Amino acid sequence: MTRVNKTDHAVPRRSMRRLREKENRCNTILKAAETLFARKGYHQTSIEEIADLAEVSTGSVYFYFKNKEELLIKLMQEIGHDLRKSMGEEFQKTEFSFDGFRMISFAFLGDFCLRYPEKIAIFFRESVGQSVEVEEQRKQVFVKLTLDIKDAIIKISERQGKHFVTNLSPELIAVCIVGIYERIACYYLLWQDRSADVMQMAQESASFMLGGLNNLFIEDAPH
Amino acid sequence: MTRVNKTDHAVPRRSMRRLREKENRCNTILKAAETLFARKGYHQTSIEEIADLAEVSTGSVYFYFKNKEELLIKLMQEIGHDLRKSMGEEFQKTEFSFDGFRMISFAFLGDFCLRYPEKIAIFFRESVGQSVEVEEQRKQVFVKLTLDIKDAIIKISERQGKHFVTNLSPELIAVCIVGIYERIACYYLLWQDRSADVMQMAQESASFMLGGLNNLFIEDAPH
Amino acid sequence: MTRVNKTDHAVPRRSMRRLREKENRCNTILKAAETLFARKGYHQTSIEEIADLAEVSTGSVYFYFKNKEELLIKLMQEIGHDLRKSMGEEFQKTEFSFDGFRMISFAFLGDFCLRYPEKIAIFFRESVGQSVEVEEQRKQVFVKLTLDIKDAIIKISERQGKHFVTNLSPELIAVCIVGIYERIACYYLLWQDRSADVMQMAQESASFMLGGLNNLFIEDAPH
Amino acid sequence: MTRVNKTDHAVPRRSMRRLREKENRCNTILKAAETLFARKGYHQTSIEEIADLAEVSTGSVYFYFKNKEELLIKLMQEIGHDLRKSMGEEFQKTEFSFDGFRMISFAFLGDFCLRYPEKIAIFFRESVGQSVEVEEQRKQVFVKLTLDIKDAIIKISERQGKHFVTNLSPELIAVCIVGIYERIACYYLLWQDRSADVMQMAQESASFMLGGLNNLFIEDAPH
DNA sequence: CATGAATGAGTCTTCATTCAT
DNA sequence: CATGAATGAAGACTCATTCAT
Repeated sequence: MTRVNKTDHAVPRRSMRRLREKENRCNTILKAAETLFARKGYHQTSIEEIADLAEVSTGSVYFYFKNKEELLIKLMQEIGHDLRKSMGEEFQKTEFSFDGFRMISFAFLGDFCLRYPEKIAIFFRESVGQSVEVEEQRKQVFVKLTLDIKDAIIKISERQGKHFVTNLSPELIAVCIVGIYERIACYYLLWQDRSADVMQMAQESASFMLGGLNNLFIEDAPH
Repeated sequence: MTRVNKTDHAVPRRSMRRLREKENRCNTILKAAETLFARKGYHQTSIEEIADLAEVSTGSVYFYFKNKEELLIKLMQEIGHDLRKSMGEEFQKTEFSFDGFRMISFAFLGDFCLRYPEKIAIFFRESVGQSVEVEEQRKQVFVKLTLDIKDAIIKISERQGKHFVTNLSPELIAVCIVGIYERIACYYLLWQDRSADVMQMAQESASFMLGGLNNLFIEDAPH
Repeated sequence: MTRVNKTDHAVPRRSMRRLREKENRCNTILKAAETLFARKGYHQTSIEEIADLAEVSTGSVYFYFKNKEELLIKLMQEIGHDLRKSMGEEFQKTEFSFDGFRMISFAFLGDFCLRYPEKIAIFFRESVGQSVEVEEQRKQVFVKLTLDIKDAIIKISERQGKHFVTNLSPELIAVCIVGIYERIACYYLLWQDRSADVMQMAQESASFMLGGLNNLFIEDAPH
Repeated sequence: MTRVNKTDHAVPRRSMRRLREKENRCNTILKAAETLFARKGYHQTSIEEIADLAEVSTGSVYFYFKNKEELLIKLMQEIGHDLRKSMGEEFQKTEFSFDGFRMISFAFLGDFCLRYPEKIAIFFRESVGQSVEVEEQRKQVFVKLTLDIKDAIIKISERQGKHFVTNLSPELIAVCIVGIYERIACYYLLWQDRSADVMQMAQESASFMLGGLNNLFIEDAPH
C-alpha cells in the first residue's frame, strides 16, 4: 500500500539522492538505522523503514550490510570506538593525572551524551539482549573500553607512586567507572530528561570515582 | 493481574487448593520463562517452548499472563522486588552504618548473583531494549531500587552527621552504586566466569563505593 | 491486492471448511500442493497459493509440514510408495511369470499414468533438480523402486531356471525398466498427449523389456 | 541470439579477433554456469557466482545471454547437439548395423558420461522441472534426439529387411533407449559412483536394447 | 563493450495470539 | 480451566535484472 504509491509514478528515489551524494550510502544507511533504532527500538524497526529513511532500496541495505544484526553491531562498534578515542585523548591531555577523570566525565556526560543521545540509546539499550552474536560483539567492545580505562588507571597510579590493594583493583575500578557512566546516562538522560544537571553530575561522578579510586590504594606506610 | 482478579471475588470452599495449584502453575510458567529467557534470550524463546518446559499448553500461558511481554515484566519486577527486600534488610541489620555497603555487596554479588545467574541475565540483559512497555516497567523498577538506595544513603549520612555537596548527590550516588553492581555482575559473571573472585570484588567494590561516598560529603569545616 | 480483499470483510475461510471436513487437513494440503506443483511447477507455486487452494492459512501449512521442500518430498515418497505397491501386487498376481511385465506395463501406463497425470509430473519432473535434500530423497525412493524390480526379476529368472550373464544384470535390467517407464510417461503423456495410444505402448514396451531381459540370460548349453 | 545479431551486420576489420574474444567470453560464461549448475544446482547458483567464476561482471553475463534461463537452455541444447552428433557418427561408422547400438552405448556411457559428468547432471537433472520455457526447450531437444534414434532404427531395420509390429514401434523403441541411457547415467553415475562398471553396463545395456528391438520385429512368416 | 552498484518485487517462514472444543 | 490447532500479519532476505558511468 505504502509501497505501491512509492513506485507508482516512478519517482526514482535515486535521482534526488545522486545529486546530493554519490558515495557514503553506507553512512547514510547507518545513520538512518541509528535514528530508528534509538527512536523505535531495534526489533520494532524494519529494514524497509531504514531503507526509506536512507532513501535507498531494501536491497541496497543488504548490499552494504550482511543483515540487520550487522547494522546494530557496526553502530555499537563505532560508538565504542569513538568513546575510546575520546577518553584516550582526555587522559593524554591531562597527562594521566587524577584530573583525567574529571575530564572524561565532562567529555562523556557533558559532551557526548548531550550531543548524541541516540548513540547512548544504541550503546546502552538497543544493543543489549538482542542475540547471541550482538551480545558477543558487545562484550568485546565493552571489554576493550574497560581495559583502556584499566590501563589509564594503572598509568595514573604509577605516576602518583601509588599501589592497589590487589591485582584485581585496577580492572574492577574500570568496570565500576563504566557502570557508573552507563547508569547515569540511562537514568538521567534516557529515562528522565535531566540534561540541565549534567554538568553537575559530571563533576560529582568524577569526585565519586576519585574517592573510590583512592580507597583502593594501599595506605602508604608513614615514614 | 486482570486474570487474577477474575477469581478474586469468589473465594469459595475448595479455593485454597485451587489457589495453590494456580500459583504453582503460574510459578512453573514463570520459572520456565526465566530459564529459557536467560539461556536463549527473550526473542529467541517462543511461547511454545515455555509451555513445553512448564508442561502446560500454550493456551494456559495466556490464561495466566496477558502476553509474552508480561512474562518478562513479571520476572523483572520479581527480581527487582527481591533485590530491594534483600538490600533493605542488610541496611536495617547494619543500622544504616557505613558497613551496610559492605553487606549489600556481599548479599548481591556473593549471594544473589552466584545463586541466581539467570535472574541476573534477565534483569541486566534480557529486559533491556525489548519494547516500549518493558522499558517503561524497567525504568520504574530501577527507579524504585535507586530511590531505596538513595534513602538509605541519606539515612546513613544523617546518622553520621554528614552533609552532601549538593542535593543531587544522594541520588547520584545511588545511581552510581546500581551501575557498579550492574556492570560487575555482567562483566564478571555473565561475560566471564570469575565467580571465584566474587568475594574479593564484593569487598573492593564496597570500598570503592565508600570512598566515592566520602568524597561527596562536604568537608566539615574544622572549627 | 488479492490479499486485501481476502480479509477485508473477514470472511473466515474456516467456517466453510469445518463443515466439510474436520480432519485430513494434511491431505488437503498435500493434494493442493500436488495440483499446483504439477500445473505451475514447484518453484512457481507459492505457499500462499497452496494454502488458498487448500482453504487453509499459510501458517497451517507450516503446522503440518516443515517447509515447502517437505511437501514435495512427501508427495514424491507417496507416489513412490504407491508405485511399488502396485507393481508388487502385479508381480504377485502373475506369480512372477514373464507375464508380470505385461501387467505392470498396463498397471503403470494404462492405469496410473492416465488416472494421475499430476503424480507423473511430480514424480518425473517437479521433483528433479530442485535441491540437494529433494534429490537425496528422490534417489532413495528410486533406489527402492529399482531394487523391488530387481528382486522380482531375480525371482522370475529363478522360476524359469535361467541365469544372467553377470551379477550386474538383474539390477541393470531394473534400472532400464524404470528408465523406460519414466521416459515413455514424460514423452507420450507430459510432452505430447498420446493417451489414445497408451495401451499399445504398454503392450510394446512390455515386449521390449521381455526381449531385453531374454538377451541377458545365459544361453543354456543345448544338451 | 538477439545480442549476437547486434554485431552480425557489421563484420569490419579487426572483427576476427573480436569475434574470437567474444566467443571466448561467451564460452567461459557457459562453462562457469555448467560447472556451478552441476555442482550446486540451477536455483542455488546465482548470476553473481557465475560471473565471478567466469571472471566477468554480472552485466557481461546479461550482454551475452538474455537471462539465467537462457544459460541453462543453451547448455542443454549444446549437450543435446553433441549427443546427437556423436550418435549419428557411431551409426554411420557401423553402417546402420545392429552393432551401432553397442557403439553408441560405449560412446555415451563409456566416453561421454565419464568425461563430462557435469553435462550429464545438466542434461538429466538440472534442466528438469525448472520453468515452462526450459521444459519446452528440453522437450524439443529430447524429441530431436529421439527422432534421430528412431530414424536410425528404421534405417537399420530396413537394411535387415525387418518390419515392426506397429507404426509406433520405431519411435517407442527410441524413447525406450533414451530412457535407458538416462536412468543408467543418473543411477550409476550421479547417484552412485559405479564408474568402474561402466563398460560392463554399456555392453549389457546394448544387449538389452537389441533384445528389445528384436522383440518388436514382426516374425517373418516362413514361406 | 564492460562494469557493478542499485533496485524492489517476491517468498518463505516465524510466532504471538485466539478460540472452539 | 485446559488444550493445541489454526490463524495471518509481519519481516527478513534473495537475486535476477537494469543502467548510468
